Amino acid sequence: MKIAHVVFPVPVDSHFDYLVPDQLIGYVSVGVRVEAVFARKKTVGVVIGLAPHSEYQNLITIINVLDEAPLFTAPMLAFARGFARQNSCSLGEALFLFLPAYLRKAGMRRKKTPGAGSPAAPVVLPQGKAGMPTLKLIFDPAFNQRWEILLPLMKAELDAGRGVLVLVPESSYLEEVLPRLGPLVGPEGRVLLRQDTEKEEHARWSKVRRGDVKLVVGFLSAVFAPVQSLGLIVVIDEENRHYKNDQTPFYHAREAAFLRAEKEGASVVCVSSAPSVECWCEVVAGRVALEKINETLPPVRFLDISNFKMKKGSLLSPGLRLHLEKVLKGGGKALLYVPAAKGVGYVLEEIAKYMPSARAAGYERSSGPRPSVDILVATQAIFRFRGRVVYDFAAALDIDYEFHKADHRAAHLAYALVQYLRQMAKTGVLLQTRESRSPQLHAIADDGHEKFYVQELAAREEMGFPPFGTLVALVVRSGDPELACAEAKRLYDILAAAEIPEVSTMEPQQDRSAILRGKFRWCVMLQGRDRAAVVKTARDTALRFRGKKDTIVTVNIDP
DNA sequence: AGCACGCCGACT
DNA sequence: GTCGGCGTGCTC
Repeated sequence: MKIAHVVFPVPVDSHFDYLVPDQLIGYVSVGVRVEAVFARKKTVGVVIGLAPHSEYQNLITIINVLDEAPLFTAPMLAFARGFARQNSCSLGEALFLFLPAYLRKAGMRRKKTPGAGSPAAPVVLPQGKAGMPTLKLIFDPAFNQRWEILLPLMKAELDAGRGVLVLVPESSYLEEVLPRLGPLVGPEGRVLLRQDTEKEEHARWSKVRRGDVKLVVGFLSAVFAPVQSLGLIVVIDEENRHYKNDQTPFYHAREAAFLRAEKEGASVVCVSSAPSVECWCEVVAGRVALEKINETLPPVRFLDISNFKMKKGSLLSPGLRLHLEKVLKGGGKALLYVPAAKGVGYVLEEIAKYMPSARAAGYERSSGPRPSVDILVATQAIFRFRGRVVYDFAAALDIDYEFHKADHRAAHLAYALVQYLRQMAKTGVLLQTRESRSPQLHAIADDGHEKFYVQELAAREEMGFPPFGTLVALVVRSGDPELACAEAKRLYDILAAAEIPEVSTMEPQQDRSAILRGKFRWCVMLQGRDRAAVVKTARDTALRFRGKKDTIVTVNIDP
């Protein structure tokens, strides 16, 4: 085979042909990295095929082979192909995404020792009986029984000689997850994949690829870890937004996990206390099996504040004060949840004014959950203590705010918030609202849970929102808030004028992260049932849009 | 993605 | 008459 098909980390769908020089024949095999001149530059590429002939003339020669053995197994190559299609990137981009940064450059070179042809990757045959791969969602409303189910599943795979991959959303989960895994394998038997220095990342990656460890823990990009004879991928708290990559390619680790499992014949177990609507949709469609743990959560009650005369912006109603006083009188502790945008400080001021004898404080990362205070006022960040810290009583001070966010997931976010609060409150959760008769609000507090998903799936299907359609955000960034807004409006006008039939355009709105690193962000959302059409419209528009001086437009798929 | 080629407007 | 804007197209 004189011709190698090579892909490079560029957004080009096709491969490029190179001549294999005689002295490299046998070393150039599918899945190795090679060095070759590509677009006038010495570039690292990956061989994806070999052929006797090429339809191109004037081929040039591969300069060097960088690996002794293929870096990708056949299932991983198949996974990369599917991933590229799923996330509209090229095969080359996908394969380079799978590699640690160290290997994306010429990095490690082939050892000088001439081997007999290309040594094959270590083949580890599973010793145990191969069970049928399954896709499962463990719905664990109260958070505390997931490990009783997970650990035996993981142990069975490890005992059978297969690898296990555990995905966690972010580092705060490690405190909880890593000790749980202790009994499964010794500290030598597992590895935490994370990026720090390129060398260390590469060292850990190599350890996994050699099969030295069978249990891998990591964040979203760990879904690409080269685990040998992969048997199971566990996705902890699959609803967590950190599983979504926030730059190109905008993949979702859960979706990537399902795809990889399909190619590798592995199982996937998602675990969640508030399953994403996307995952639930798979359950309803019968593609994912549901295992619900029946646990009773403390009750949710509504405190309708529409009849209280409250100062504008006040979050501490007389009704809530009564509840708090009762809890405090009984020696209990309370957790008050406030949206970050509303400000913890303001609530603390109100408490100081109306309940001067109460010991109240705000949650800060440095202080932890502060067991010595009676009333803890906190934002999202407190939920890292879910399952470990319990208060007597919890309240969401402005559930209406959560519910009415300009975000197609607002209802799920509110639902998840209530679930998390119930996990952290012994006697009950109170939701301060002006809409206590809203059936949507009642659905998120319902014990049956199905009610919420039935409503939400119907709503999303009707609107053509994910998982029934695609949303794309065109984000306009600028140092000047007025300019960002004006340019977003201009972008909207262009799209509205274009009148693309399969794609609808929503009015400009402030982006979820409205201010980031001194840049103001406005976005125009595109929505449509035909994913390809929406993505193409967004990409083309962003490419053609000429932003004023200091504005940048980026495309975020399924933000 | 880069990067060169290439064709129009502002300058010594 | 040249510098430089970024639209278009290619990379084996």
